[in-house]
Formats: sequence, C-alpha cells, structure tokens
Amino acid sequence: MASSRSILWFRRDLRVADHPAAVHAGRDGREVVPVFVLDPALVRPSGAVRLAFMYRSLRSLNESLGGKLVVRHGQPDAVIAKLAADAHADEVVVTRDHGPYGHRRDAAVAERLRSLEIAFVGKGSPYAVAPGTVVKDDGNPYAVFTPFFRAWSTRPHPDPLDVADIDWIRPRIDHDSIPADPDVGCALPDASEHAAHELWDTFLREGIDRYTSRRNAPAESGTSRLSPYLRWGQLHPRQLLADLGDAAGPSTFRKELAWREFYADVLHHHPESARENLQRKMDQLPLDTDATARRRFDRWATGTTGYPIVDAGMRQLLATGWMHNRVRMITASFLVKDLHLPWQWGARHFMQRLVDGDLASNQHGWQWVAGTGTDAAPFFRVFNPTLQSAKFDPDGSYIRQWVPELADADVDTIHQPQAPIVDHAVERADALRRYRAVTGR
DNA sequence: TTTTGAGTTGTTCGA
DNA sequence: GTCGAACAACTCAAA
Repeated sequence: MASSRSILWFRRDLRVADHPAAVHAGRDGREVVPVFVLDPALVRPSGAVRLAFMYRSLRSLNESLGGKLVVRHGQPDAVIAKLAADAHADEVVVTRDHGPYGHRRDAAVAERLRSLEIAFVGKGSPYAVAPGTVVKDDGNPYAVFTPFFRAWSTRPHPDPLDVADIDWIRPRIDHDSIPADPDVGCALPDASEHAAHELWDTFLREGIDRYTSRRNAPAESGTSRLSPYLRWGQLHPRQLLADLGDAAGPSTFRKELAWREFYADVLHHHPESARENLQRKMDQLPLDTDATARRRFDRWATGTTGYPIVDAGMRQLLATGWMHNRVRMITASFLVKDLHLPWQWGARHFMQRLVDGDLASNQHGWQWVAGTGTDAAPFFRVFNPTLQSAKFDPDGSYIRQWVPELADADVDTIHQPQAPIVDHAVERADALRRYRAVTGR
C-alpha cells in the first residue's frame, strides 16, 4: 500500500497560516507530521535571549498544531532521515532556505533522503519574491538597490494563502522536548503567530501613516517591531505587502521590506559574503585586531565606550535582544570607523543576540556601514555619534532609558561623550586615512 | 559598444 | 544660523 504521509520540516516558517509548504504536504488529505530540528549549528552560536525567543516561538507553534510538533536535537541530515523512516513518510516538505548554511544543509538532507527513496520537496520561500529570481535583462543579478527595487516592485507576488484543514499527526516516534528558556531577565516580544498579526494590525492602524518620520527616533515606538516575526516566520512578507496602501508611510515601509529581499538576493548570489567583504578590494583596508582592539571591542559590546548613544544601543541589545535600527547604524559605524575593527566582529555579536538576527540583513547591513558591500559607500560617510544622538534623540530620553547613570543629565550635555575610549574627531581622520589607502590616494 | 546618469540612512566647511 | 558645495572616484544599469 502506498504511503500517504508527509513530514513538514519547519525552519524559519514558524506559522500555520499562509503556508504553501504545509498546504502542499497536506494535499489530498495526506497526513502531515510537523517537525522541528534543534540543529547544533543553530543553537550553539545563539545567545540566551535569541534562544529564548526561538523556544517560545516553537512552543507557540506547537500549541497551534494541537501539541503535535515533533522536536528533535541533532544533525538535520541524520535526524530527518531517521524521522522520515520511523514515521513511514514518503516525502519531506520544506519552505526553501536560500542562505549559505541552509543550502548546504538541505543538500545533505536531500542526499540522505534520496538513498531512502523519500522525496525532498521545497515550496515557497521566506520572501515575497524568491531570492535569485529578480534579474536584469541580461540575466545577471542586481548589485544596486534602487534598480533592484524597481524590478522587484513590478514582480507579481502571490496573495496570502488560505490554509484549509490539515491532518497534523504525531506518530509514535522518538521526540525530545523543547528546552526550558534560558534565564533572560527581561521581557521578550510575544512569540506567537497571533501576537504577530495583532502587532501588524495595530501598526497598520496607528503607526504606518507616521512611519516615514518617526521610524528614525529610537525613543519612539515608530518602527513596526515586526522583524523577529519576519525572521522566524510567524508572518510572511506577502501578507504585509497585501495589506499596504500607496501613501507615503506604506511606501517607505514597502521599501524596507524590499531591502530585506535585496540582501537575501545578494547573499543568494554571493554566499561567501556572509563572511568576506563583498568588494574584495576592501580586503586591503588596514584594520586593528591586536590586544588593544580586542579590549576596545569588549567596551563596545558591553556598552561602555563613553559615547552615550552607542552605550545606550549596546545595552538595549544586551537587555532585550533588540536594538532600534537607527542605533544599529550608529553603533556599527562606531565599531568600524571609530575603533577600526573588522565588521565581522560586530556582525557576530549582533547575530548572537538579536532576536530578529537574519544573516542576510545583518551581514549586509554591516557591510553597508563598513563600505565593503553593495552601496557605492562614499568612504567619507562616517557617523558622528554626538550629532546623530542630538538629531534623533533630541531630548535624550533613549539615552536616559538605557544609560541610567545619565538619567538626570542636562539635555545640553547628555549627548556628549563621558570618559570616551577614543576621540571621534581623531578616529574619523584615521578612518579616512585608512580608506584612502585602499583607493591608493 | 558607448554614453550617461545615478547611487538609503553623512559630515564638515565656508560663504 | 543656514545652506550649498565638497568630500573621490567608481561601478552599475539602462538607454
């Protein structure tokens, strides 16, 4: 008798609504075994806050699945092959993963399954337009955002998908439990799919119209805060695009979604850019990596540089697993341009701790700041932490929240460095000198 | 093939 | 205080 049972292997699509892979797995009344693999490669490099959010997302998904989610620790190729065999499934269905690690992992899994004569089927992607599909007329990928955005905007993307009843089952097979949350000592966003939709609805009602101006002020709740849900898949961007109008706020927000898609596309075409400079000529940039550099990195990471806006951002990250985007740019620029450290050091720190940490957006955001990525990036673009602070946190309330020793500081002095580890004017000049060395002038 | 216009998010200087 | 130019040169995309 032919088997009619599928495994749906969840990865970064932790939702039950609007899920093409789930619909495919459950077609024609097939039974579907929902699975998540706690891959050491995913767990090991994650900090406590990031892990806690992942575990909560899994618990919430499990609830949505009526408690049927099968969780296993281990190497995906071995785990999935064994699960598929034990569960008597004849196919494994996934949402495609376009990242460099995901690509390798899935190739290994597909190989193992092939030897067992079990199908491995990819449906959909975490993006509105799958990475690799927006190309120039000559067939090559875009390397500049604006033309990519124009082309991407004309691409049809499917409407959110109605998921009818799926026959989720949990056969009698081995499973592990979802680990208890590490101690995080802070409030995290609600990790449920429902909370993600609620947040989006509220943002559409109350936030989107003023998004263009308010999104830059770190003290205000002017951003959508949807990034963790886009990272883990509680929401799919096609839902957001379907709900967006054409006014200024929605257009700005749509562009931010397009940046996410652009960076995924760039990483898809240049998987090595997760670690290496996209512009290889920037390998010549002189950087500091000695003991002093490592000490300075620690001061940056712990939020003790003496630059209030930098320290506020780094402490917000440590405390909550999230940092306002404007402050991500400021802190990143400080690491690269004021401390002359490799962007990879900062990118790794962010990825370990951000609950929304997405490889493509994170690495290429850093590369943009470092001037090694897709942007023409004039080398003289160096963020001045004091000016940025005064401009975007004018009354200093963001600083007051995260740097308590400055809570009562005067508004005229709160942006000024206090016992700074470096002098911005000096380091700016040094950064320009180093960047000039690359271009040979 | 050649040409042309443009390129997320900035800062400083001097008029 | 405000505003425009300069900061360099290169690559990309499209006509």
